[in-house]
Amino acid sequence: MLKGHLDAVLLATIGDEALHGYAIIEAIRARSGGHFDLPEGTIYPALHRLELAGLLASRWVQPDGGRKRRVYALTDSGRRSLVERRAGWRSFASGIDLVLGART
Amino acid sequence: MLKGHLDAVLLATIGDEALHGYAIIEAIRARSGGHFDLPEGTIYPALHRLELAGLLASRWVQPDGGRKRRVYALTDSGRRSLVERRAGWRSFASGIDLVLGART
DNA sequence: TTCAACGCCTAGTGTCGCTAGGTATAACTT
DNA sequence: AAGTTATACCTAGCGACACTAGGCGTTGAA
Repeated sequence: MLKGHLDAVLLATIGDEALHGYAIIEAIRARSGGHFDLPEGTIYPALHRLELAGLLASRWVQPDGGRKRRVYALTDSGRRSLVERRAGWRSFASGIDLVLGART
Repeated sequence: MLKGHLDAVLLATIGDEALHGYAIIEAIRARSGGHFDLPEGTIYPALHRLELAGLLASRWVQPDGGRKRRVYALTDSGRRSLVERRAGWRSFASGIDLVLGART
């Protein structure tokens, strides 16, 4: 469970790469050092929601081998949102750190 | 919103002090540097839940001046749970940090 | 040819904490 | 004396979030 930080994780993972859903799951697993292994039922609806909100744009791609993929990229709005959400996470995490006792 | 970390925050705030609900709200506000200002509707049900789970024990106290208060303290089980939840938070936060880009 | 991996999707559900309300006592103002 | 604010506790109901559990179809390997 990503506890309200799913959108930030998705936006940060896509970054400048333009990934498709399945690859996003793998990228999150890899980048998080195995901490997060999100089910498809989590990410697909989230991608749709972020696209509807104008933070992501998708297009269908037909690779040479393999089946069609829906590929997502950040919009300008998405990039701005990522900056905000990163700051929001830092603020949130520092608040929790203060209460739980700093990372000593 | 504490996004799934409310219990850890409550256990850590109570710590060794034995606080009552209203004081817990103020302590969280103070210790978090103003990040978190939790409504009563959040903490009272949570305290009841944690007591039911055996992590907290409460008793009613009549101070010299003022009205009766219900004071909560950690049980042994609560202390153990706090250790676990602190570790859980550190693990979670490091995972998010990795994905969002480390705190540089 | 059958099985796993790839790849997309959604309805329903459970968890969580907040909203919005209630009750009551004590202290401070006017 | 009366009204207001701060203290102090409580709960029903709701909305946000992401997970479960299912479905569909394609590609490559055993």
